[in-house]
This record gives sequence, C-alpha cells and structure tokens, in this order.
Amino acid sequence: MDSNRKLSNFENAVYDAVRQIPPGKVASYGWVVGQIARGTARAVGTALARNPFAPEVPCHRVVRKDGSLGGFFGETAGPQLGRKAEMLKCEGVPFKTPGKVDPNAFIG
DNA sequence: GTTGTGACGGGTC
DNA sequence: CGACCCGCCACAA
Repeated sequence: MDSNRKLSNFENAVYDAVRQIPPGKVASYGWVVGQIARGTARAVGTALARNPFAPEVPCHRVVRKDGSLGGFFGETAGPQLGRKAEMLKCEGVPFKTPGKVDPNAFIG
C-alpha cells in the first residue's frame, strides 16, 4: 500500500470508489463523484487516467453519462477503446450501440 | 504562485 | 441527433 504513495487523498478516494463497482455494471464519472462527494467528473477523469492500480481498479467499468466508453489508460480513442468494450461485454454489460453501453447497466 | 491541459457534465444552437 | 460553449476540480510543468 505504501509502495508508490505519490497519490493525493482525492486520487485514493476515486480508486476506492471505482473498486466497489460490481461486474456486469458500469458507473459514470459523476457517480464516482457522488460516492466520494469531492471534486468533479473532470477531476475523476484525471485520476483514472493515471490509475496505477489497474486492473485491480476496474477503471474500464467507468464510462460517460452519454453511455460512451470515455477513455482507457489515457487514450480517448484507439484500439484500447475497443478493448474496453470487449471487457465490459465479456462481463455481461449490455451495449446499446457499438461503443456505447446501455443506460440500464448504470448503477444508481 | 501562475498557466495550461484533461478518460466530464450540462446547457444551448 | 450532432456540434459548440462554459464551468467544474485536480495535476503537472
């Protein structure tokens, strides 16, 4: 735990909240903000983009409110996005359209 | 201490 | 629907 502690309290809170997301479901950045009740979706994105706890922290289960995947490992577009979609699909996340998850898969 | 950027969100056109 | 603008917080240089 104290191996690489260059992270701030905010980052730690984000990883902790994302880690609570159950498989087959997805949460929006705003949902995470509601769990930690700190910062904004923009800050959560910044934190997950540096997610050093992957894949321990299911950052791929965090998607945009629009249902779009958002990004993956700092890449807002590219083959990694397709990888993210495959993982979610494999976990049982319903997709409304390719590249977009069903709103029913959202928590909250 | 200041500036710029970013895996967002909501509102408006 | 899509495209555009503004506002939000956190982090790195």
